[in-house]
Amino acid sequence: MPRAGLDAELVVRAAAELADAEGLDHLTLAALAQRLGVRSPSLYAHVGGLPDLRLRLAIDACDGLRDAVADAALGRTEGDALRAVLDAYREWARAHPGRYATIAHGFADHPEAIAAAQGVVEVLFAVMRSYGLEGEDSVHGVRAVRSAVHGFITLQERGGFQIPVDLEQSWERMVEMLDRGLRQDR
Amino acid sequence: MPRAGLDAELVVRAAAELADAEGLDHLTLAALAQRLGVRSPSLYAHVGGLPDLRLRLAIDACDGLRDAVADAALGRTEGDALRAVLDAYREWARAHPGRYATIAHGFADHPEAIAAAQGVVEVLFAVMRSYGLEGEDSVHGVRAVRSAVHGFITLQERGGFQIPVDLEQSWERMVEMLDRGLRQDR
DNA sequence: TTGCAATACCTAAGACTCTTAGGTATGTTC
DNA sequence: GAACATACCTAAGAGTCTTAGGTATTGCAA
Repeated sequence: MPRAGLDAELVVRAAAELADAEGLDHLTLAALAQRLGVRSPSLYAHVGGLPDLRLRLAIDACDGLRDAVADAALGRTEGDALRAVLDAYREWARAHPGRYATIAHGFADHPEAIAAAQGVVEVLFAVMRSYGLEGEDSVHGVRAVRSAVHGFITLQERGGFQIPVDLEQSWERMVEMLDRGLRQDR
Repeated sequence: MPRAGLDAELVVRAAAELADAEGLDHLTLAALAQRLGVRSPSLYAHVGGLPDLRLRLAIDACDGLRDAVADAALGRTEGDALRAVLDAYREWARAHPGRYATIAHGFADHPEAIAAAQGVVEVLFAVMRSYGLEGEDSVHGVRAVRSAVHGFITLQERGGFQIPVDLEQSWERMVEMLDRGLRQDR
């Protein structure tokens, strides 16, 4: 029988695709192994088990999200930067629901995961600086922005917005509200 | 052997306490049965299984949260109402993390769960009316408020705010930002 | 009080998880 | 070509939820 030729990176990538396609709940070692053409115990040669796999997935997801928002922030300032970054954030989460769910799950005790999440936050701090916000003001600003965006995304994703009013308009108005709020805070 | 004397309400209440104490992840029929002094198959006489239990828990949680925020809204308007309602929202979630997680999990397909969640939303609409917001404006306002609050709560709960800057101040400033935003929207 | 009906609870068993232990065979390196 | 590293395997155990079917308790009715 030929080998599948797996390594940790390949396993994590397949897990990411499976989670995005089927939902994080359906990411099981059994399903992942079947997708990769091996038996589930074989995966333990590459990852430390399901918790370790989800941790790696979360780190990978943070890196992907950071790349997306950092790219959007390039060459922009203030409201322009905020809009571009938040749109990119939301679009990335929409395109990668399983990965995004691993971020939202949280690994507040794991240094590497904290560092990966910090990568996203640093882009937001750059946006705050372009507003002229520094020190604690910028921390409050980042927290408000993250809360609003993360809340909107998760509420939308789980079907929390039921009233038939255009969601895109709600999103735009929320981003505008954040923009005005940040201007007034400085 | 004497009977435990369970019924559906008692089972759901015990499940809520278990979820709040140990986390929603640790709410298993096995653990719940042990807590109640019965074997896990016995629970099927009272609830339809684990998914049904979580659904009932979510509905129960929405009702509890709605009571808390409705109470806070009584006799208040505008910023006064907003602050009281959002503080009560956050406090309820902090006191009942397991129950709150069941809400956040989402049951967008189940009519009864949607109706229960709507109860909370209606309190927010009352607050919007006190700001003078009607129609689509009020929908956008409710969505922005829910997003910010839900995002803040979940980010805090999972340890997403790592920078050593006072969280309470961040919360207050976010609520103030929402207040200013709603004033300017009308 | 006695008998019957409802049902609360049980054990047994199956299908599904993750995970560990230990064996086999493939690929690589000397 | 031989030895070694390791990718993958099977087997097995401890969990999970869930269904099927049996027992015994409870409450109601005669």
